[in-house]
Amino acid sequence: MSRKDFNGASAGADYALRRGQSHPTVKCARIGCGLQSCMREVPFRTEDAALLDRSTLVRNFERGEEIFSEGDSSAGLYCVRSGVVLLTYKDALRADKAVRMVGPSDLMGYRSLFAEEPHGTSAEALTACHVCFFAKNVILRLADNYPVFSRMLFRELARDKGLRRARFMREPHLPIRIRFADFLRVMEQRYGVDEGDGGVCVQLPIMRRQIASVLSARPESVARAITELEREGLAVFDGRRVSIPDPGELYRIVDGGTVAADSGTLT
Amino acid sequence: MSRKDFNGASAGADYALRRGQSHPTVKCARIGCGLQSCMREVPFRTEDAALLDRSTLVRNFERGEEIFSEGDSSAGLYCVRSGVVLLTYKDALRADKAVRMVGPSDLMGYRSLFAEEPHGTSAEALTACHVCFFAKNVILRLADNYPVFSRMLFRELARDKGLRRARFMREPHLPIRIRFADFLRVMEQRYGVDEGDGGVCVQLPIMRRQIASVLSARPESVARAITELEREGLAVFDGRRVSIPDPGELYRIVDGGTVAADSGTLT
DNA sequence: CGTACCGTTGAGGTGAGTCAAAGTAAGTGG
DNA sequence: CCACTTACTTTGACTCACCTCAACGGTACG
Repeated sequence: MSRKDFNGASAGADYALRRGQSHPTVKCARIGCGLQSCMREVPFRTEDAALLDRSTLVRNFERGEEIFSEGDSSAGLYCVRSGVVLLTYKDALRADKAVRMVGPSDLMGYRSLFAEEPHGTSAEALTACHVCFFAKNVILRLADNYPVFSRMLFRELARDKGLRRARFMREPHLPIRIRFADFLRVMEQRYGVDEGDGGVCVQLPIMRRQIASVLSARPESVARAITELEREGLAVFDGRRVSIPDPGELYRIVDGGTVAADSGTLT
Repeated sequence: MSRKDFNGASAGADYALRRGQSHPTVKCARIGCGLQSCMREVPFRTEDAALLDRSTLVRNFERGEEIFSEGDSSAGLYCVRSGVVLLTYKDALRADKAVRMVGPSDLMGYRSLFAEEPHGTSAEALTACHVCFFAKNVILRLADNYPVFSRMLFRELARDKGLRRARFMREPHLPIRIRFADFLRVMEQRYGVDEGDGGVCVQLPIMRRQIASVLSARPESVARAITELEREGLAVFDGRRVSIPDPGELYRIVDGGTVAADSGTLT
């Protein structure tokens, strides 16, 4: 896996901070991503908005490229514009353990940034993707100067809109069936297309091995889960293309256990 | 499990905020816990320090009592002064899943506070404990008014000094042996007493069932791990009292896998 | 002395990992 | 266009760590 750094961004931001330049008419065009909605509500002074815009970088990464690496010191805040990024760390057995999937408009790298500690995870591009980068000193400066921005930023982080909330990441002890079904649900919410007849079609952005990695499982186990779901008629797989005739029924696998264990089997 | 609320604190803080009272000479005596070191470095105005002090509550909880519950809205920030608290949530099968152990000077309840969302976990006292409470509006107000405080607070949260970093919580897929050994290491760091001969003695604050809960395992499995460690002479158990003759050797179980998997077996 | 809970041990079942091999898709060069 | 390579996916057989169920010993407490 090759590597591209965002060093230019940091240097540029330092420069801008030192100069104290002011660009009255610049709009934060490049700052899309998850921060966008925040930004709009924050009454940035013109020069700060310009600074933010000027010190922001966008880079492209190929599949397999590393965006940052476990142990690196934090250079700033990352935001995925398109594609899928996987955050992993090396566990006690030196195996890659998935922590979180990051998709369009999700942030990453913030823990390290605010903890002032090295990255605890590596970020690998699971697909080709665009990544937006905000230099550390700029983000921290704005957070200090705009309590509203600070509050919004941390609210977003605490809520963690990303794919992390998914059960398949939080509960590796659940059977693979459930974790995989939950994975499909998350994928469908982000990439699903209605088929009109109540069914949904999803083009999975990643391949089996990566799905396995995300589920903390083996590719073979994923394959078995797939054949099982197909045998039950809950989904039809054609490569990375998944057709789900009745999403509700499929997702009942995920929530169904809850109801069944709580109040007996419901039909 | 019974329940005590901190409602008094919120109300008191509201009152203090409305009145805008000023107590020039009051020191933040009650604000110990993990925030203490932060507080000292923050140049609070006297009235704000007094407000913080006045709106802070300390409560005692018995073993098994619930401090807050999954689904409750956030009332503020909690800090454990003594004892052990376990944060859990109901997983898809309605089983309690441990998220984090919270010990003396650790914070809890902050995610919910900053996300402005209901608590995602329940906090149960594993032992009798003292818990310190800071009302929501006070914390948020101070965070807005003192960027330094805000930054420090979030740095602490991001670093999460608590017991969460432990492998036994983060890596439930590792063998119970390793998770339990890591658990012992964490317990020893916090509760261990040197025995002079290089050995360490730990009085575990919690019982087997709770250990199992923390490890995402069954009490029987914990018992088996214990007998195994005793058979190998790595530790001697007498109820909740553990004697570890050579900590280094025990903890090699935790890190040993790393080395072995990386560069072959070392002797 | 019985009840209740905790902790330990044994027997048996099972989900998922491992290993091995065959099937499939996608490029590559002649 | 076809052989060939390469990587990805699926299936089967086997193994194993942990869970489940059940029984038993120890201790506290009424």
